[in-house]
Amino acid sequence: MTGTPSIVNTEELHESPTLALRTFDSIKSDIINGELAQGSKIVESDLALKYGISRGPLREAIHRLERIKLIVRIPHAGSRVITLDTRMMEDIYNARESLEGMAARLAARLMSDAEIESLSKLLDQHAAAISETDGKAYFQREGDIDFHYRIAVASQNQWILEKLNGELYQLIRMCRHQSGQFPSRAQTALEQHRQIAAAIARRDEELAEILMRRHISGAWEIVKTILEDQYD
Amino acid sequence: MTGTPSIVNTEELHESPTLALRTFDSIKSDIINGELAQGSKIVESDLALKYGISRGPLREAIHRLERIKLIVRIPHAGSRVITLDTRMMEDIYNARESLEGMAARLAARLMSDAEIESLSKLLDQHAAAISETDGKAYFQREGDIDFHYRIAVASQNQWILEKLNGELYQLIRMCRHQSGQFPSRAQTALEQHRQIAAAIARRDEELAEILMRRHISGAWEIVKTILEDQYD
DNA sequence: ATTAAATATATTGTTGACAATATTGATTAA
DNA sequence: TTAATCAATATTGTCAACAATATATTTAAT
Repeated sequence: MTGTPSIVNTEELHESPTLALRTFDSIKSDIINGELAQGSKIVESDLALKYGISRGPLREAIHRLERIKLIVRIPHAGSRVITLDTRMMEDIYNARESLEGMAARLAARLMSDAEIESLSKLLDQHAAAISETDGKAYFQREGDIDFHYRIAVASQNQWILEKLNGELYQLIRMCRHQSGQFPSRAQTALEQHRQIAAAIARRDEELAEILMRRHISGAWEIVKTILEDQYD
Repeated sequence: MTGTPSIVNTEELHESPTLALRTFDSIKSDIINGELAQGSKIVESDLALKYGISRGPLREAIHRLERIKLIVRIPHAGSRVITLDTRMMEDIYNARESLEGMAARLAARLMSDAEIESLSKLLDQHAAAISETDGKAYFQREGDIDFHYRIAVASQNQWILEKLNGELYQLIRMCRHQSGQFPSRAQTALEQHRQIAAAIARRDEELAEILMRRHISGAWEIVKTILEDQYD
């Protein structure tokens, strides 16, 4: 249980110092959890009332949500909650594949021995969690994100980390939530994670990148069929 | 001259319908051109006065600039123009390498024959421009960006296109401007562009990606030495 | 003289009112 | 009945004043 803590909702840990940021977090959760339905219209005065603030900071919150693609905005015409579709998710997964591939490469180059050790321990925990709570897909999924987040941090590339953690993972969480949990795949994923970690430990940049990309494009294949069944 | 037009300053072409967006464009230019110095403090009331608007829309403009990393912002403490350093540019180029590599792969898969033809014509123009205006580094550089922009568009990946065009290219332009033009390298770059275009025409996704990544990491090696001479 | 506390100033965060634009519904002409 | 025009309404954009927070300055104590 030591080492880097889980980063589920890192953003909400220390109360934001500003109304706009707190409201941003609230609305973000509400969108990801589906309490604000996909495609629904956002009316500033209504939301301001609902969250008990004035339109100023609410506007800032909306802009931030637009930034991470949870809301679509058109000047003078208002904003709507995003509508996830297969095409957009494909974009997300392709971007993720290339970015995380690079992150894995950089991690293999830059990760300290202590970090590598800690990463290995994390995977042991996951293995334990899988055999115990066989079926608790939620924890497995957040465990999965933990692994990927560690790689992103270890890459020491701020830009990539920010895009993955601030944007892409949010959209994937939302998609997962609204598609009623993807099938577990926990065992397969864990094995792949172990291989990636091993490549990093060997400082094999090339292999780490390839395995990470294969891991993600494999995940996409699964998600894709689910989405196609759902929407088409 | 037909086909996709040059996209230098696309954003400014049709006057934005809102004060905030117009001001965003103005400040963006001023930062990229160095009229607002790196690291300088941004005081909202001062800038509002300077650009002749109130603090409301100015604030929105600042948030947008924060979004594309031209401004750094700390709650309650204000904002400053970003300070480019070698480390940040390395992050940018690494992200760019992976994203554009993926874009080239997707382009090889999705580009229409007409687009491929048009891309080839673009490179002919560049060849002509190089032999004529041998030394006019500015046009060569914008030509370079044109090429990369076309690949990004052809990838049909909105997320990648947006990040490249809206964020990474801006920072690279700024870096280039403030480093007093990088050495031309025009001939080498053109040859590499031709190889990439050829791979795309052959629908060789693998090769297109590899060549694009090599092209960009090569560019970074050059930029890196320049920056290190400059800052260290 | 140096540090700490307290005060004053500057700057950002928030609010409610007003202006500009878009959307909706009603009215009229074909 | 349908299409087009106009008025009415709703919604976003902009502004200026006020509140909360941080920064700078002064004062007091050691």
